[in-house]
Amino acid sequence: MKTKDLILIVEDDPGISKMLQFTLTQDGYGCVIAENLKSAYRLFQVNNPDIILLDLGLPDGDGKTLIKNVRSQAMTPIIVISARHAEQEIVAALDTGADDYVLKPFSGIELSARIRSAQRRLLGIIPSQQHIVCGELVLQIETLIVSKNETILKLTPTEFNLLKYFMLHPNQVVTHSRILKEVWGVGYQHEMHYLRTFVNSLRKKIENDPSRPQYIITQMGVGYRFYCQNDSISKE
Amino acid sequence: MKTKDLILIVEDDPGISKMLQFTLTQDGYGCVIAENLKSAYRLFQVNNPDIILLDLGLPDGDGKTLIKNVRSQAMTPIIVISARHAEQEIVAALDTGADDYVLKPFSGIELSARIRSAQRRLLGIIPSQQHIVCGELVLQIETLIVSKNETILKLTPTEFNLLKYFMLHPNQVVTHSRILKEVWGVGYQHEMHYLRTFVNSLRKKIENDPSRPQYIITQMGVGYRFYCQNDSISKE
DNA sequence: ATACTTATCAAGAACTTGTCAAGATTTCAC
DNA sequence: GTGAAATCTTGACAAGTTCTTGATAAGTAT
Repeated sequence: MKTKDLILIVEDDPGISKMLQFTLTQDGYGCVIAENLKSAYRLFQVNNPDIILLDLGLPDGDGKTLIKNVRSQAMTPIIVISARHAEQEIVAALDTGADDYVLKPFSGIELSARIRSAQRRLLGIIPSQQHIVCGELVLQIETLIVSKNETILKLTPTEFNLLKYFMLHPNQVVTHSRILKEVWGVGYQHEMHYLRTFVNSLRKKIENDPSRPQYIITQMGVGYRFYCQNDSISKE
Repeated sequence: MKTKDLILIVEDDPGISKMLQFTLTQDGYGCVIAENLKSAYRLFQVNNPDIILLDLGLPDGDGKTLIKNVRSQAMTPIIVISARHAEQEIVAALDTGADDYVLKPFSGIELSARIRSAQRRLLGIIPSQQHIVCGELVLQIETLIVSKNETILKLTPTEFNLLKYFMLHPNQVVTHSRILKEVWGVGYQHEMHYLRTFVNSLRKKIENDPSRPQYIITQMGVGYRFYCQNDSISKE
């Protein structure tokens, strides 16, 4: 069995919490249910859930207290589910540290999507993709293979690392010293000549016209900018 | 004027986008506005905004395309603002990679709170880009990029420093010697000629009609004044 | 009109970046 | 281990930008 992500449901109405539990179990999550603040906080500490669903109106106090307590020690996504439609309630909950605010009655399907979104953010922070695509260029991180329009390019290790760094920072200006530090290592910040030489040889391999580069663009006095347009707008 | 976080507003209804711009400027953000997908993607690439507000119904296609394109290279928070209440629309947008989905008509105050929530999540994970915004001009401090509308301007280092100084001191008269001291360094206070030459070349690049400048305005006998429309709010 | 300030243009100097190739070092196969 | 091949390092020079400077035109105030 796969390990499931755990969701802490904080809700005093058994009807709703049972319904939530049913839906979320269907979606493949594990659930723990708290019916009041005290038990919610204890379950949070004990179980370290991946996501918290929180109803604000609880018998022993305002749910915002829980938000505050959780935020003081973790970034666990908190999705508030509430019947309180008042604007200042929503704002207060969000500003206390909630990630999202869903109004009752809510759609189970939408809630699932919002849970997925919260999860994705948590994971997506370090996007560990297998390959990076920039225009005609495809770089496979694992296999160290770079291809341009179906043809495999023959890059040396340093060239590959440099290109990888560029492709991981598309459309941003990166300074000479930054590139040198990231690709060659600390202590190489001033070896500009390395960078020039390797940019030169990279251009020869990836650019259509190396004398008029369209990928590696030099930013005079600063560094380089890797231009990348993944344009699917024109199509579909 | 301080540097601001930049918000890209993608919205084809000028009434709504103007309203958003007003609210967000009040809140201390810089804004750029796109009225269609194509321009939105370009502005995203050029300006590296900190947050994207996206209306799904655009003249040249579905906003989800933009979500896809943005997500292929960055984790920039995307808040969808839409009149489409249908559940499957919301789910689709969230699953494509949107961070939040706000229904029209929306409350400005709630939107601000949702923006703050999105920003808070990013804190410490992705260092926020610092921008200075003046009318159509957006200057990115760390990447040394200046853009006007959708195009990146090609400025030399000295031109950039001069423009940065101007944009950091908008709507105030700065004397020749002051600019020279700040931009070129102590000892250059009397090199008026430098200043004239560089103001000249800057005007050629940033002004719509360099012979009738609207940004860099000469203050006879004193110095220059950099005119900036949307600076009425934030003071240092 | 005159004196003064500001704008424009262009050419050479100074600096930054690009190119190429030879020597040094590492890697890999045998 | 040894030698061949590939890769990295280094230097010299070319090409390209940007800065500095001077000359001249345009604009303003008295």
